[in-house]
Amino acid sequence: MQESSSVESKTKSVAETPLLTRLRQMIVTGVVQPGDLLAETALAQDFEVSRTPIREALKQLEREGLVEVRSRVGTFVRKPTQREIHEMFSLKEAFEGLAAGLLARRGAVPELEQLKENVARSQQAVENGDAELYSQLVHEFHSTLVAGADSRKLSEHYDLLMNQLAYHRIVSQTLSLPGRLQNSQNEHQAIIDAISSKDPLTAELIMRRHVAASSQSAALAALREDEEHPG
Amino acid sequence: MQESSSVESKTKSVAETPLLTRLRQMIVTGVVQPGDLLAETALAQDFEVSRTPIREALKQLEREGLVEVRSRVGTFVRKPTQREIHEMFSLKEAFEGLAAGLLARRGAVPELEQLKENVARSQQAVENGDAELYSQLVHEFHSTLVAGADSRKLSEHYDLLMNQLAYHRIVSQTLSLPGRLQNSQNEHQAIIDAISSKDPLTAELIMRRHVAASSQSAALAALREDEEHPG
DNA sequence: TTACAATTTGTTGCATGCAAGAAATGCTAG
DNA sequence: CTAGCATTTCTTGCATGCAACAAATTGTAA
Repeated sequence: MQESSSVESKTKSVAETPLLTRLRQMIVTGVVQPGDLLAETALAQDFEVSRTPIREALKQLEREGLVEVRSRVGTFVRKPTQREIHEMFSLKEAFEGLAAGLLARRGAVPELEQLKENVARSQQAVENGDAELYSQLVHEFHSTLVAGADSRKLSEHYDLLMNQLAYHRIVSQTLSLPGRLQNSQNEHQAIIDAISSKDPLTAELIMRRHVAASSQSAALAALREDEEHPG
Repeated sequence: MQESSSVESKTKSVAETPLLTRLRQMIVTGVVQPGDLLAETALAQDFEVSRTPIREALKQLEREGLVEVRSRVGTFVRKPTQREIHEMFSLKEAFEGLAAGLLARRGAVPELEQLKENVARSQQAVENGDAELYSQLVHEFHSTLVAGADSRKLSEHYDLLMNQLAYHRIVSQTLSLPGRLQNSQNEHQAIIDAISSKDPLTAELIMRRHVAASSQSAALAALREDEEHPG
């Protein structure tokens, strides 16, 4: 399994109550499944608060795309369509490409060091065959890169996207295809090189190719999962 | 002046109550100014509803980045910093670039026709020296292009961004620099050509350069405005 | 059995009262 | 006149009651 699931980031421009966090976690970790009803009164009892704060949290989750509020019927856990998943990966590519370019332009040294260390640790994980650790490190690589772009607005949009995408841990279960591991590892190194050379265009290009490649695997995994457990 | 200000789009995945729309309009049209207090009780009286729906709308606007809710103090109209404006234009570039690429890849004929007609009408506006109409048509050009990408998720993120950017009509007051009008017009034509040739890479590249160019003007305008009326 | 209508149940939407806290105001002492 | 403290005022945060509506259930007639 996996302990930290929703997108943890320092971007807390909008009030992030503990309640909201707990509810979001329940969704992205699969404690509640798509189609499940999230009734305000029931949740209010569970969390020992009144309906009001529950209600506000659910509205927020609706905006994040994780639930659907049907007026006077109920609030339900939402399952993204195959098409939406595809659209989100396109956005991921654009966001991370932008981030790589910005990072290269900035020439941010500390973040670069962090990325290098990440690749080193990832290499070890590959050699040890520790897929779980590797998956976590990959996530960290991408997070570090986006954070390094040093754009609050970009981070906000990225977090929003990744929370929707984190649904069912699609992202983390993806790299298992044979051969893809070392490929991904090499691509990470290439991205670092481009950023080091302060070459924004190349950095963006490689990043986007990299994201596109892993997205393809991820989308396939999501499709398979969908066929096994149709909503 | 200008009648329609906030980003009108068919993307209504999230409940868009009339109240929310009206409040948002008040902000982006400048009826209420940055720093102004939006007190729940006062608004409730104005709109003749209770505090609850007002409160929910304000929370939504906080998520959209238009207001800031300070707990137990008040809800205030927010003014984006110069830096945030810059960050948002970067995102705009990425979004519209992505859209141009997707549109070229799709080869969507009806949208293409719409864009061509837009350019024709814009050309007339330029010749007539009707800056107001031209500004509106430019906005329509970009909206049509993004909508034509046929990505719900992209539209959601784009709308979110543009609502924040619509603040003080930064976008519309921008193209007035001498010479920039015909330039912009030419760039629009070039974008259409690239899309027509189903050349996604070129389409994206030109689109991004175009957005970057107009963003520079817009950012300058925002800066000037900021110096004249500091928050 | 089936079709259909009445009723019951369950859910969100809204109104409102009260509590908690922040900030402004006034008051008092020096 | 000024500094500091008490008080008052204004705001949001939360709890809760009720209304509106959708959907499920039940009963009934054919």
